[in-house]
Amino acid sequence: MVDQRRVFPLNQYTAAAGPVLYVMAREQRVKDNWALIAALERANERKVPMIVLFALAPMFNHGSARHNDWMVASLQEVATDLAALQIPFFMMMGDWVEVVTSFVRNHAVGEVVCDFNPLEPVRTWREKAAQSVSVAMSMVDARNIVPCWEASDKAEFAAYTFRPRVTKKIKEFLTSYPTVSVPDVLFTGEVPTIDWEAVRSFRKCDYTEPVPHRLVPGSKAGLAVLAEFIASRLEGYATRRNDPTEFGVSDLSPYLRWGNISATTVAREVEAAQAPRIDKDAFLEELIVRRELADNYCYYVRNHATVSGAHAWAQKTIAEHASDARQYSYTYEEFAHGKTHDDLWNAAQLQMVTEGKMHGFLRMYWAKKILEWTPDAQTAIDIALRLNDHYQLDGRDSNGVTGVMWSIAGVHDRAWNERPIFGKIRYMNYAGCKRKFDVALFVRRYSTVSDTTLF
DNA sequence: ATCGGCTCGCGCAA
DNA sequence: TGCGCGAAGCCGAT
Repeated sequence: MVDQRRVFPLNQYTAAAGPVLYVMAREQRVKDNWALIAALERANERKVPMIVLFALAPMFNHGSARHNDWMVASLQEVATDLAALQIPFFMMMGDWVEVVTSFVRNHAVGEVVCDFNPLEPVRTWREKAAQSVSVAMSMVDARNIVPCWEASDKAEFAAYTFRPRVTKKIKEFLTSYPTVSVPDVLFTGEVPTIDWEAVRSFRKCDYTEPVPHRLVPGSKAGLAVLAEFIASRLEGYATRRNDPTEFGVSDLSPYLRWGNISATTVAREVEAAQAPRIDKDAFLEELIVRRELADNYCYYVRNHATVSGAHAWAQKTIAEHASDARQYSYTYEEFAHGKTHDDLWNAAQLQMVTEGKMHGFLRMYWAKKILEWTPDAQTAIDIALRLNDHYQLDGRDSNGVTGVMWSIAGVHDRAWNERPIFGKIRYMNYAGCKRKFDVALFVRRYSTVSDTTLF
């Protein structure tokens, strides 16, 4: 049974007689998905069929070919897994609100369930659709272990104010998932065969750019990465994760980003594993507190990608240093191609371009240098997010937004001592990186990446 | 190698 | 009202 605190009503209508529709968006998985489970429970209760719809809108934000490929592969697996449960899967392309609204009308849907996403444009689409249909529509937080609106009812000041709230409720929500079985009442209408080539070519993106191959998309692959992480990298995670020259990270962020795997599943398996407490705690802190804090920020601060979303002290210090002289200034293209004067920065950028994933520690250094080498903080946020959202497989999600805002605008951070350009925003530099890891070794790994083969 | 100061404000103890 | 301490640091003193 789905905890009803996970379910958030989006309009005041009541459920009508027709089938229950789950509009899948952020959570691209069949296993361990509370939104899908909620829809199925309601269908079985009311003795009506259940339908899953994916409304594919034209490419938005700064998405790229690598995102398109990951998404299509994920959805093909979803189609297979739904077929095994005899649940119909509709794949429709066009304007999101129009597709959902007309689908509800054409199939005489009695109730709509969505999954939760705090980001634009999906958020506004969801709100518009809820007003356009005339049946009950709700969203289910199938992403966060503690539902976003249950963890806190406001934008949290920092991790230390958010942590106790999550800790207090984690036991109630870190529960096991029921096994999903074939619905009581089967859908008897017509379900069009999905033309996957048409799906793949619907979103316009540049396929001359490289598509990283190291990670395999989808739920099965994600669970395999999880098993491998627990078996070979969880022990020692606390000390190795911040060294970019080591392979000490989980590699799970793209799978969590696309909803291929559930954070609850990950947390339960890590908790059950045989590994030192210090390593489990370090991983769970990132998986739960910091990841869910990112959704908290994006959900409660609607202008989350602008300087106006930052703390008052941060806005003040950014304004005071707006006209500080910048020693270096680069364009988006110079950043994208890794053409700065800083070999570590360039190597981090090329890691992101070639592998679709920049090491977590370097993401902070990388973003802070963009603040240092652009005319103003808002330009830095725009460029950092555009690069993040184009090249990172886990881009276009709340973690990327919050990470960039932490680095450039002090979101969830404290004030530090005054210096040029940064003001009181925490500063990071090359010397600090050299103190922590072998910078030269990291730089050497990406020194052979050729510009002509990449762009 | 290690320590304290930098600097702001939340949240809790009192 | 006072006080401890924080999303992963830097820097200079010892």
